[in-house]
Amino acid sequence: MELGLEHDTMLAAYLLEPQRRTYELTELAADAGIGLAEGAAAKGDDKEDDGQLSLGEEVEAGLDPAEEARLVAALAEDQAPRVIGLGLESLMREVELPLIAVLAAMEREGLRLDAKRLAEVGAGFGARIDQLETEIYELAGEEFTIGSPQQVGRILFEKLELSRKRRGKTGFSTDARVLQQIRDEHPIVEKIESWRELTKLKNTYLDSLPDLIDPGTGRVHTTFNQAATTTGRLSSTNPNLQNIPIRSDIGRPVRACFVAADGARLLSADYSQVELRVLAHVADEQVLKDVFHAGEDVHAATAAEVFEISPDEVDVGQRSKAKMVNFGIVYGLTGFGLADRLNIPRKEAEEFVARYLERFPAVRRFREEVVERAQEEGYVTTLMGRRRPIPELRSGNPNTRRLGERLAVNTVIQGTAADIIKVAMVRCWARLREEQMATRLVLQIHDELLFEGPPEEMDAALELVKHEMTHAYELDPPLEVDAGVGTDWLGAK
DNA sequence: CACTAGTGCAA
DNA sequence: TATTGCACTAGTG
Repeated sequence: MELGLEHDTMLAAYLLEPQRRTYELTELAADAGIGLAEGAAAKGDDKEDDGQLSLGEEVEAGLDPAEEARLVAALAEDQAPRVIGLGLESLMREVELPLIAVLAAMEREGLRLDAKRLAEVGAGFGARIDQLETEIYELAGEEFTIGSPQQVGRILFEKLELSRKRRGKTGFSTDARVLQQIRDEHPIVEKIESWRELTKLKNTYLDSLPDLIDPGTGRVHTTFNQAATTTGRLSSTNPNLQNIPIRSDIGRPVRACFVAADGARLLSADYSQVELRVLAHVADEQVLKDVFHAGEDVHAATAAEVFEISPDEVDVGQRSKAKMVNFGIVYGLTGFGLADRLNIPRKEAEEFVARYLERFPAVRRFREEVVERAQEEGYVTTLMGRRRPIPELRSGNPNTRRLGERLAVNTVIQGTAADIIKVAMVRCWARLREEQMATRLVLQIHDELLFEGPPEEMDAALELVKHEMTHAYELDPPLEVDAGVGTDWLGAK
């Protein structure tokens, strides 16, 4: 979190143009019609390391502080009326600006990593990886670089002549879905799958995270980027703590390495089905609302609707398909995409989608209305007024236009969920402070907040957090929050 | 060292 | 031909 005078200006620019990832000083100044571009360029002509200097780097490159202050003030003068004119003032003043202090505090707080446990898990993975390598070379009849998709493709598709599925720019794909499809054709495939999973986890997490432990605090301190995404979500870097494994049995031990300080506890609180609740709300879909009001399992209920059976007749396969459909709806699915993921004929998948839209007619209307509006206005907005321009809808390329349709629908849902949790963060943080509690917010993972604090505070903290998150925004159906406490991140969930 | 492609982790 | 990110490795220039 680079704090400083420039941060508000950067945020304003981000709200005005969420498409643009970096706000290079001269570009901003030029947009604002401020004639400082030559001055800045003249002073800051050191070789850029990434081709696009950030404001902070530009200052380091030689802009003097007084000049920077004048520039930022001039930019603010330009941006403030634009922010207000676009109806973004309350989002700016009540959400994004207050969030800055919260994010800074979270980064400063950091999170403890159990380096010993990390090393133990890593050693176990390393032994298994060595064993798999030997077996893979044996089955291949030669040694090759297993980490090279190109060489894996050569072995599988040329030497062993296994079925070729999708192709990419350079050759046939060897990704996880392809390997899963040809698993039964040769014993080497399963071993490559395992090798990939283990090396992924070892390289990305087990071997890298220890280097990022701050020797001063003994904890890892991520950087949250408040202006990185097109939808309003946060992002996390160096390390990215928003993609720590949890889904697979192999990955879960990695998450267990994130622990509370000695004698402390972690509290994890996550929104239950927040995006589908947002969808039910914004689409005003009564059937979906009823499901949430009744506290039913939304995927099972969707399966019952789509397959026209009673909820207690839904089997695990049907529920899993309905779950894919629900995810897909949020992403703007097509019959083709669903067929690809469910591995079923396109016709059948299209029937699924059609059946879903019949059963949830307001969802269909919502999708149509959002797209229509986006075509007319050129942008979409979230519940709190955040906007994203959708230039893709004006493209001459039909594929790009269809992409625009999906972006329009998804941005309203994903962006609204992002608005909501940002409000919850600001409120949780303020309440914990008001109550003079020792519990601290340490991470945000899109629909989850992770806190750390003394065990004796956990009951109160859990109630406080649940309340603030649930009431961050009044939806119909209401928001629901699941929460748990543990000594490590896995155990808290 | 910078860059792209492929891959895969999360929500 | 389902959304948003970040980061790793191999390969190339």
